[in-house]
Amino acid sequence: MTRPHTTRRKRANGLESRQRILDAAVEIAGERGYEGTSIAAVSAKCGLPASSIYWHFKDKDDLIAAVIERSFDSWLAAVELPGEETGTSLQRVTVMAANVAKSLVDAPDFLRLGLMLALERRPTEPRGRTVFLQVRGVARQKITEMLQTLFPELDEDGIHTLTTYAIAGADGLFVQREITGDAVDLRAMFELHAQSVHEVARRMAAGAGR
Amino acid sequence: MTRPHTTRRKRANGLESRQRILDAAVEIAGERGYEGTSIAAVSAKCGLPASSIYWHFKDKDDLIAAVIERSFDSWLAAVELPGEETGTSLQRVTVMAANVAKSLVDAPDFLRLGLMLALERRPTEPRGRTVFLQVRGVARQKITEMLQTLFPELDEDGIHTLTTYAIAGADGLFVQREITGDAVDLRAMFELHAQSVHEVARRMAAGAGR
DNA sequence: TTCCAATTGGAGTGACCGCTACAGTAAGTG
DNA sequence: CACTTACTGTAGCGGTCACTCCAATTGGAA
Repeated sequence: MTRPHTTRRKRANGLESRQRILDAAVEIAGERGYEGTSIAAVSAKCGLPASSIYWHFKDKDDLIAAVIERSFDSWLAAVELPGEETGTSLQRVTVMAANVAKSLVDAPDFLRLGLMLALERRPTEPRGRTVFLQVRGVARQKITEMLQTLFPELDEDGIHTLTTYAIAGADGLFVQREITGDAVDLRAMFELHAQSVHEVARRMAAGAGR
Repeated sequence: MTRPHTTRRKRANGLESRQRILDAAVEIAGERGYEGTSIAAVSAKCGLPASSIYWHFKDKDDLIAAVIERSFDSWLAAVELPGEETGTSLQRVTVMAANVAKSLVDAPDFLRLGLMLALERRPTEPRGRTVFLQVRGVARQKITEMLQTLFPELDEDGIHTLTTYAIAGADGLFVQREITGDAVDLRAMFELHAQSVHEVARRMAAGAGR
């Protein structure tokens, strides 16, 4: 009794259904935003009835928040942040930019949906927006730490400004690509941006040092 | 007998009501996006019944498109594009960036709503999105022309890349400010971006010349 | 004064919304 | 075997959606 490996095989379909619901939801929400994502549409796309969706998720807000969380995880996995490799600071910034560019091409849903939620300002903020801002804060923190190790001569304010500028460029280039499609070579533009960020850091350091 | 000044005073309220409807709509649409903008909410905010809205506008799509058009006009007016003043290319880029930053602080509705529409990808594209992409194209053309006069040594591809990068930075910085509020000093960041764009142009020219 | 066109007000329309109630089914557990 | 747990399927609830119909109202023209 009480088998050592109480695997508790959850009646096969449970987890798979949850994934199917999230797959459908991320697709629809990434196309149509929060209000545009109807439970009926998600239900039709994943083939499960509305009651199943509400068994797996408390309400629509909960569903969207789960979508954000999962797509952030898969995006983070796609970034493949580089290890402690050596090289010039420019090289390391460029490598990181290339990774981010690749991840945004491979998994654009996270940022597209996230930006749509972030731009909205409804009176009662949906949980999905809060979750997005949180995970975005996590990503920002990682960038800040990297820039601190790369440019130790900069003070806190400088690092803050540099981080903001780096993220803004990434967001903006992503938006450009979402609007104009493949006409934008995201990797080339991100390489350009990496050079810019590096140059800004150099200028800042020179200005502060004099 | 056919008064010389046949001003045809359109029964007073006509045009004013139209403006009131647009005022209400731009506010709600800027907060909640396309799907989130309900006619009932617009009606409540402007104090006119739904039937009046439908007398002035064909349907919801038409209303949103009109909102985009009008807010683009007021944004363009806020940009106050500088004349043929002289100065170094860096100075002129910086002045332009400052103007755009100011206009985005003063009239953020245009870009906020526009970006929300642009990021959405519903099967049948709303006219508002098309209108936004059109007027955005107009703005892009102006930037291209300015950069061409400032950096005549760059070829078409270089100008294209430079324009894309300049716009991306502006979009990204705007998004940052919308997300984090006044914590972002938009004017300072735009000045930084102007320097970056100028530096990129210099690097491009040097690279092409060798 | 009569008439017309420009608006407004209000009352609805059917379709869709998020969400729920509840019975049914199938697998593991005693 | 009965019993519990983990879902699925159907039907439908009240509310809101975009949108329409049509009877007022109101100012200007004839």
